[in-house]
Amino acid sequence: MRKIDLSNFSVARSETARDINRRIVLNFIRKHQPISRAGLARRSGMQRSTVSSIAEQLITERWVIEGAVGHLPRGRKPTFLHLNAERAGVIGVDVQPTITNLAVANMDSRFLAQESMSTGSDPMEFIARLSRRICDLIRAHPRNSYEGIGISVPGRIDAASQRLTFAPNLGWNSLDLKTPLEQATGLQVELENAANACALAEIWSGRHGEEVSNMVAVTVAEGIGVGMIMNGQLVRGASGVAGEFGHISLVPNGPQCRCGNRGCWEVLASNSAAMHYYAQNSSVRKGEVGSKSATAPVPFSDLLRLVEQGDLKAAKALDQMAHYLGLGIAMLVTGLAPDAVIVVGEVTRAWDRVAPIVEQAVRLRCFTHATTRILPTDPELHPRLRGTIALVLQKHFGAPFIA
Amino acid sequence: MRKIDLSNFSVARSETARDINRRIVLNFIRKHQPISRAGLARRSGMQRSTVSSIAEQLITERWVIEGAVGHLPRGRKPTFLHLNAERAGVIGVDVQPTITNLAVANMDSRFLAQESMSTGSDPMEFIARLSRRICDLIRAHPRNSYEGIGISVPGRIDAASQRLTFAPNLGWNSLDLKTPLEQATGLQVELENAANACALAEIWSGRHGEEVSNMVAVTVAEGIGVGMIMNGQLVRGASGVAGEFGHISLVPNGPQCRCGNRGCWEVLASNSAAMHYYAQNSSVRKGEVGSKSATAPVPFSDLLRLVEQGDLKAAKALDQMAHYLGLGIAMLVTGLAPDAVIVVGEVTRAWDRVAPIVEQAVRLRCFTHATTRILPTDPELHPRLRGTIALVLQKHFGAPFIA
DNA sequence: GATTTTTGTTCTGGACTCGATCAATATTCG
DNA sequence: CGAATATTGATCGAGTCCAGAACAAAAATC
Repeated sequence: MRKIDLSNFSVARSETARDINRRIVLNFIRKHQPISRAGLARRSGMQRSTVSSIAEQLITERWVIEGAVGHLPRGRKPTFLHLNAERAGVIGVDVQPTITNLAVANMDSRFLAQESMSTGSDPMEFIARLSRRICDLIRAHPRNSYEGIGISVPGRIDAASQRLTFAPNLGWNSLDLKTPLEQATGLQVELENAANACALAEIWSGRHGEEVSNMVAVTVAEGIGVGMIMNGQLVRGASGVAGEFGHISLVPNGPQCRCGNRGCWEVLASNSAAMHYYAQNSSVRKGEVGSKSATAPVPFSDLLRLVEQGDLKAAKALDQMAHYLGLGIAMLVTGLAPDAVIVVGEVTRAWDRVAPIVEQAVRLRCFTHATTRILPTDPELHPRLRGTIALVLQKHFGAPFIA
Repeated sequence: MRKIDLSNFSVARSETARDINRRIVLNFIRKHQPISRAGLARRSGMQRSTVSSIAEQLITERWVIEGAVGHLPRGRKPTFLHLNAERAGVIGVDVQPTITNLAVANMDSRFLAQESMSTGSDPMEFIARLSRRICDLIRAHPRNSYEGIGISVPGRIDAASQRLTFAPNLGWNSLDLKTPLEQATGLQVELENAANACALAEIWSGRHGEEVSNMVAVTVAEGIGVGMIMNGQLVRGASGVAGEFGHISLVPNGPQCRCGNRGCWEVLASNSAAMHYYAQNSSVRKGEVGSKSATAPVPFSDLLRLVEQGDLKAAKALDQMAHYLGLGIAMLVTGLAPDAVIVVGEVTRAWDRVAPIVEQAVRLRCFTHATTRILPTDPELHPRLRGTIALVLQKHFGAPFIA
């Protein structure tokens, strides 16, 4: 039961009931397509007449299309309804410290195109370049219309101003990405923290059951980000900074973190941590990866390759990272009791090796044998980019804003 | 934006709009009483006619009563509307390991009576005794009707079965409190974890601004419990076990905890922890609190009194507890970024001494200078009992269950 | 005393859901 | 082969509710 926010609410008007039921129908079509009007009425509990009226509306608004007729053992043949995947396109942008990925997707979240560009260090130059790339993408993939642009960033978005605040990995502070991009493209821009976007993508993806409404996404890269979905809803916290579990100290007097503390989870379990462990281990006996190891650390992708090739020192570094990853996840499981923890990042490429270590750490620490499942995301499916698409689509498929 | 749960939703019917607007009006009256119909229309944005219709309904249902007429510089005098505090009574029960507190409250959460009883160790005997006490209370305080019974327990409630699962401090496992009490009293029983109930009471109390919709309550007693309100809504997590931050290890290889881990927050910062610190400190030089210190520890209330009397060893023990309390709160602030952290427990009696230590620990650990305020609750106001009342009242004042 | 201002009620029109009815369509049974 | 049955989808009337206009009541001001 939610408290009604008297400073930000919406009164019910005569059209409110339709808005609510429309969204319910749209979600049923999305989830159970192809489905007939009668099937929708059965599943939703509405009258067939109501469903017909809503369906007519959705069809004229091109959200839904009538497809083939079905076959039944007896009675009139049903007309199936589908989501109109071609209704409009969506642009997704995943900004990461070195590389920025772009995608065009359909209304059914299927990618039509995907490209990358360097991020660079100058934010203004980046915005200009990104605007051009988006316009080029739209020109190259003409759709009936475009629904909007979803952008995920490794930082925090202030709720009120929609500015990017606090993005240490990018080095950009208090940057307005939204306004210039909206002006350049004429499309609405949705900004969100990358971990939050990943969590959104997971809850909207449909690969979890309907009963999963508490979920935590953990993005592991240079740092560790956490996105939380509680009661089916993203938790942003005051000024949008909820989820900085990466900066909780797991080991007092552990290694120094950029945040000023010591032994933070992300110092112990991020990609950078594994690279550091490897450098430490191999500094005793040099030569394995050349003399670079002392100055420039081995990139994490190289470390994963070494593990695959049977390099024991690399494996040990990865195991160490996995152990701390597990300790942090155990903290999330204990504190938040989500239905699932989703892990996003290159580390999932070695999940066969990492999973047992993570799960052991969680078992060790979590006395409540919660039903939490720990699931890797497939990097080939670009979970971060999926998140950006979900960012735009949830507007239409989410629950109505009421009371 | 929330995802619509297709396995548990509610279609909009013709009466849904009224339900929504009724709740909005009721909340405005609760918050801004006395207020006229015209004032409600202005504040809510509804038409005066709509407000009048809703007001009529609320008056016939005895939720609201018409009060005095107001005075304006010109125009017709407004008739003020009030919440009808006498509409029905609410019973609140706060079960703690040794003592159980009961209260009768009005619809405006004001206590009419308050008593205590011992909890005892036999759950069946406890239920029988509690039923009798509740029936006696109702007889002693006749109201038009009783709305229900709210019960807070130091344990977890399974969402599906509504049974008490996991209550280590009570030693009761998988107990059905709800059914026998409902049968004995004929009233509906709402069960909730104590920390969750305290969080609810705070969000409904009105002492925080309307914009506060992310809040964490920390109950400090034998253990430490955490109740989370995110997006204006209680977070229960999978199987209702969210909030066990008390069992997150802050100090690896710290003191052993009942949960099997070492250095858990609650081993370091609970009342028991302070008592332990005191026993340790004074074991070097015995005699201050008698020879008992080695066997039976000094009760926490005695320790607080000693601090007040200027006992340095007791003060040191309390400071140590406060430091770890702060470290744990820092974890919550970093991870959840709530608008406020509410501290509940006897420790707030020494808040003048404790607060600076807690705040220093938070400042030290939280690099995001989040706007989180750390607030003690006044033990005289019985925050736990207030929670039990809120448990029952939120049904009527909460947002409608839609989509 | 007329005008203005504000409150609260009444009434009409429009949006929407519900439930009943009906036409269309296909299968099964006598 | 025709009647009965089952199922889908459209149509229509009744009921609920909100929006907005009109109106009555009440008080101050011009």
